[in-house]
Amino acid sequence: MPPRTFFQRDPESLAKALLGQHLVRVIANQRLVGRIVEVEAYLGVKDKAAHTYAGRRTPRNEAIWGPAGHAYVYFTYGMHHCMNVVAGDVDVPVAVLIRALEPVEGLDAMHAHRLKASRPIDLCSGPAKLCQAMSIDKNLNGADLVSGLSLTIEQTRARTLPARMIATGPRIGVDYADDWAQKPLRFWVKDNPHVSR
DNA sequence: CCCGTGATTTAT
DNA sequence: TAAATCACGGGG
Repeated sequence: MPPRTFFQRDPESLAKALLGQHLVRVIANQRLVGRIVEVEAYLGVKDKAAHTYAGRRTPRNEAIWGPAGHAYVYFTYGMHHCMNVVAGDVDVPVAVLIRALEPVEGLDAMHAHRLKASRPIDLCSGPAKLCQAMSIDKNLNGADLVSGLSLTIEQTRARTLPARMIATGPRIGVDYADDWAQKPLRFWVKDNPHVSR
């Protein structure tokens, strides 16, 4: 498990560092594990696509303003949850959205959580899909990924992915954000079939 | 392409 | 209080 200092950096750097690491969810002594293959960086008060744009601080997004290495889980569209990893320093509201995982452990349980998905490739290939597969909801909003037990990050043996294996492009679903919509703040593992869309 | 779905935010 | 919005997913 990485120390808190791993998370305490700018969100673009953390986004790339999270690729290849494992997101681990423990439920009733069972491990659900996914390799992080797609992420997006959200750059805080200046970022028109971010929930904290222009210094917005509300009950929902409070976790982003806190210390790095915690989860920010929010509910949207009346039915979906999405999970972020908080980056940066306290009072600097930056974070990384987890957009896709490659299932590694606990595939049966993930399937049970996602009845609509038939193939492994449909289990975690989207930010709300992976939350459903790993049973991540608002109960885990604010959870500490460094010291916690039920939701953590584990560093894989490879540690950091070489830059040549990382692809970059615009973030998804932020068309409302004008000039910020096109900035290359989405990162994924090149040629990995488990990324979204 | 379109629409479900309701918490959360923002405007009156 | 009321209206608008939405870092999505599934089905044509």
